[in-house]
Amino acid sequence: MDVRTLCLGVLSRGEASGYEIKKAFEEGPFSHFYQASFGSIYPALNALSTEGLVVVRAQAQDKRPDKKIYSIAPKGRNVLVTALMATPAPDAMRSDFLFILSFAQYLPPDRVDQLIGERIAWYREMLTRMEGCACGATIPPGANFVRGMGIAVYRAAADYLESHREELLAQIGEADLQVAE
Amino acid sequence: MDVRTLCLGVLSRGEASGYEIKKAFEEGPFSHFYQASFGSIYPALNALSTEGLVVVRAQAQDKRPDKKIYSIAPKGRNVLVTALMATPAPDAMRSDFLFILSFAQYLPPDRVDQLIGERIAWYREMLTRMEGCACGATIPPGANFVRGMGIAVYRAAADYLESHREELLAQIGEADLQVAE
DNA sequence: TTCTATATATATCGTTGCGAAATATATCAA
DNA sequence: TTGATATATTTCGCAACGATATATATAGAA
Repeated sequence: MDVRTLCLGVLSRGEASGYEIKKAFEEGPFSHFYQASFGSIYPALNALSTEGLVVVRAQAQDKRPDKKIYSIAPKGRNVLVTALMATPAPDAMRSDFLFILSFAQYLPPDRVDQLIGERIAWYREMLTRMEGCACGATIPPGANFVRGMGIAVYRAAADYLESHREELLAQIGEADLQVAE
Repeated sequence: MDVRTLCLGVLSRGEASGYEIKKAFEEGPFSHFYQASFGSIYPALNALSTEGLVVVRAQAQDKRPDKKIYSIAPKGRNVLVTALMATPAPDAMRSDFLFILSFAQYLPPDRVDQLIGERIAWYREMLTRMEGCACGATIPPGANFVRGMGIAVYRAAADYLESHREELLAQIGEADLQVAE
């Protein structure tokens, strides 16, 4: 799924500036399963605009760069739906956290404990934000489904970390003792 | 976490060729939270070799390109541990599946049902593979912890899809009726 | 039997996308 | 008043992906 399609998806929910599209991937409804950078969003919007898949409207602003507000064009909607019908690429996860933890035996137990603690706090914060949406009726059914899945997965992750934290710490503590012997 | 560090991590578990490192990210113990391509692994191994962080041993093979077997050098172990101590970058997930599903209202219900069905089957297959490892004692505690977390998360995802599939289908079916009116 | 797919094994290369900096200003807190 | 944070876009070097090329063996399908 390239950034062009991602932008069309965001714009299909309503007009937005490049900056606002970035926020949709940083904090908004897509944040837990996709991300995109300025360096890819702005060129993508330019290309989409050239191809007539979106239309731009420049909004002058006091002492700030003009805000360019993009809306999806009918042609853009067709292109989006075609892209949505294609076979999805396999999911890709990148977690420094899990990579680091898989080498826990090389790290000081305190550090491992700290990493897990911070991660649990992060998940709990995300869960509060995602649950406190209270917009059951207003968002489309698919978006609501996906949000629910995010919540279920984050909750499982946080629960796992909480219930296996001590076990891991005990195991690497033991190894430490063996080294000391 | 760059590919060089990723390679050092794999090699810290034992010597391997570039091809085998790729497999560790494709099917092996890192597959559910990291991936790397040939186009990044081979140049990374060359760089690591030049810097003396890994050592190469060429193994001649019958009618095949020489297999280059890499092992981590003591200097490489230090670099790895230093990298592991750095603050982890935030997790990044990329899921075409969830992106597509969040626009379920634009898709034929049959297609949505098919996508969910295939995804459940994929999760169940992964779970079978990950659970059927039966190597409780032989793998390091961190790796075992991370594997357990993967299982917990995949199980939660599969369960959510199974228990909310009908609900979503009913919701987009309703919308279809409204359009037909 | 022949064709196709898959597995082993590495190298290269065009293109995509990231991440950080540059630019400009307003607001809020320390 | 200094620094941080937010709005808003552009640009650019670099990292990494994904596909292709090369070479061969085996296993299964047609």
